[in-house]
Amino acid sequence: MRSLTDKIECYLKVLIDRSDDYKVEIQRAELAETFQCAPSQITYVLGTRFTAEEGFRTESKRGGRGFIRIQKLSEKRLAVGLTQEQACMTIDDLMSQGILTVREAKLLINIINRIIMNLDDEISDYIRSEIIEGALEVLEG
Amino acid sequence: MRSLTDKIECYLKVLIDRSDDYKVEIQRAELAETFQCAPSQITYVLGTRFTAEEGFRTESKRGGRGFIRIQKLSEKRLAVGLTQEQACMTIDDLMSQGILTVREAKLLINIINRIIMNLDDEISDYIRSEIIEGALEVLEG
DNA sequence: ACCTCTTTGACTTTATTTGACCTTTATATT
DNA sequence: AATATAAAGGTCAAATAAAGTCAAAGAGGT
Repeated sequence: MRSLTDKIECYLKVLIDRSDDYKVEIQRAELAETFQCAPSQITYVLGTRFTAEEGFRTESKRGGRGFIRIQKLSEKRLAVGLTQEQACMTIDDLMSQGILTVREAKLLINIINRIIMNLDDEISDYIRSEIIEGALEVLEG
Repeated sequence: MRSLTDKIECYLKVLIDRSDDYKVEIQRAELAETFQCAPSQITYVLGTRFTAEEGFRTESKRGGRGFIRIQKLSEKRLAVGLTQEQACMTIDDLMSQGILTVREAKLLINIINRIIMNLDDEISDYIRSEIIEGALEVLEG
């Protein structure tokens, strides 16, 4: 395990996984004490590892009896995978932004439309997201 | 006389071969120290010897506790569809013939290398052939 | 001599960690 | 009831620690 941030992330995720309701509630100062770090470190971990994008929701309250509650949203919402329509829309966007040429966009859309035809949904959703990410990696890197 | 680049390449490939998961993780500055060279030399080695085209994938993280991870992708052969190697060779050919631009070729190769990783052989061989055919359909049509 | 591949280093970008200061809330005191 | 105090969590910027970029200089082969 690498950084302190990674350790705290891992610790919290274990707690969440062990809970029955996908939630965990902590006290910032106390957790900071456990890991011998600044309280703002905890805030940092939340801000980088438990974002909405990653499928988490956090609530907190200040003052006496304050707390931080982290909730993991259901897997459905963080499913990696794009439907055919989503994938095509993404490609269109990339083209509008000038990241993809028209020809490249056509090429990717054609690939995507071919792939949808012969596989079941789960796999083709996955493949589509890999195609988009694979393309972006080249184009933006 | 082999170059430093060759030595570093060899060193990393030995590490990967000895690993059980076809991966190795290094710290750029540390490896540079080991070989008494500039850190950017390591970046150069990765860029010339551990490319997607050669069947490797690299990930990295900057900042505190940063790292570089290199993974060798598997290349397995199957009767139906295209192996990773065959697919990459085909793309290279298309590029030589001026049918694909360099950028398009890179894009496709990256997609192919991504897809190989998480699926079983039969499916990924199939997908590869669909990608090539899908691309050709647009480019030649 | 020329061309290609290597090697370097100055500069850039990104990630983590900390601490000083700020805001909010509950509770105790007047 | 109004106010003061203590007990939380929040913000933000600086310090530090990596890796990435890119152009220029160097080396080897033809």
